[in-house]
Amino acid sequence: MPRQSIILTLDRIGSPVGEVLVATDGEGAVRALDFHDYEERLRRLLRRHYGPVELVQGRAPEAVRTAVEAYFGGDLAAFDGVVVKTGGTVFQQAVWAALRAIPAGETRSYGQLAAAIGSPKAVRAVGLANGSNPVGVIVPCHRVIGANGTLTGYAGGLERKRWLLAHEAGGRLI
Amino acid sequence: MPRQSIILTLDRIGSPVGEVLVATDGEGAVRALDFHDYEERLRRLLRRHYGPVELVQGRAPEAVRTAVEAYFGGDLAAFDGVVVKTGGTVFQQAVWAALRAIPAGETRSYGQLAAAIGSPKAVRAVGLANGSNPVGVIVPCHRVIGANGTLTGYAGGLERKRWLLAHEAGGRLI
DNA sequence: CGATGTCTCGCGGTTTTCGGACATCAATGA
DNA sequence: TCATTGATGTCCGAAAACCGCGAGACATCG
Repeated sequence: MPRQSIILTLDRIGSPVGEVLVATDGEGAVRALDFHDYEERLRRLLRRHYGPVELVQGRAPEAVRTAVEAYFGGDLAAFDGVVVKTGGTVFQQAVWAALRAIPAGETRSYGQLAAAIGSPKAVRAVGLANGSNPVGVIVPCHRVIGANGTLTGYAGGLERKRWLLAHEAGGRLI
Repeated sequence: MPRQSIILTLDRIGSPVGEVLVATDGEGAVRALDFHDYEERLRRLLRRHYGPVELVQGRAPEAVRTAVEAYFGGDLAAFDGVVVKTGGTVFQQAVWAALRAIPAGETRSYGQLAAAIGSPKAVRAVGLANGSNPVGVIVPCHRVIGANGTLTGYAGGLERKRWLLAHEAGGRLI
């Protein structure tokens, strides 16, 4: 069911774990964020939620660029003011909202997250929703780990998940 | 994939074969036309092609209203200048375009139509596409009949198909 | 013989249905 | 200790069903 395609700006920002792709809309809200080697995935997720998407290379709003650089530089609260906007089902929206409520430096298990949104048994569903989060890092899906402490999975690669958690732990062991 | 719903204006115009429903968009193009007793079908087809649709009661552009009244009054060329806009697959678009090329007063068989769009064997598929034409009467799906001359089917009811063809034959037998 | 009718089968898009797969986890039973 | 199972939301691909047909094979009937 084709509707006219939505147009987003795609910017690239350097980071210690590789270049980061950021897609922002006309109002400066972040619609997607992923690592450079997963550009295909980023496009797919956008298409899934919005239909045909046109990504034009360009510069994200300074506020967004600054926040990304600050975060990777160590300012873990840098994303607090950044506006993200997503499509997705009601369930997914709930999961992603719950993710943003996890403070940097802490983690939750998939079960805890499921309980937090009122569906304590929808544990695997939370995993799925997590995995189809279009806005990586800012919506911190990397802060969700297995009940027994293993990292389980991460769309950007477990290496990066480990790095992000260590970065947020600020030297403390995780 | 929920996008914000498209908004169309729904008007009702009297005709000798019952009230006619016309959905037009903001630019005055006709997006759907059907008979009053098939409103459900009209909504379904719109939804299929555009996703969620909001129909607000209102007046269609005068040009459209005039054309509809003129056609039923006997001016068979009244629709020539009317702009229609449809969704649908490539195949459906091809079929619907071919339909508009059939002059009033003439008919084609499903096979002829299939041949006209270059898929001589897609005969039943043409029937299907015909049956899911959202813009009745203006896109004259009623001008397609069986190879042996029988009327076969019509979404608005065979009675109306018969009436329309007689109307267009202008007194000649059909 | 010809006109007519009924049946059967193949045709080709589109829509629907269905069955997995999954970034889990707690409880069960061997 | 370890494999199994059930609960849950979503996506995706494959397969099946659906038809506004049409041509050909036969039967029937004056």
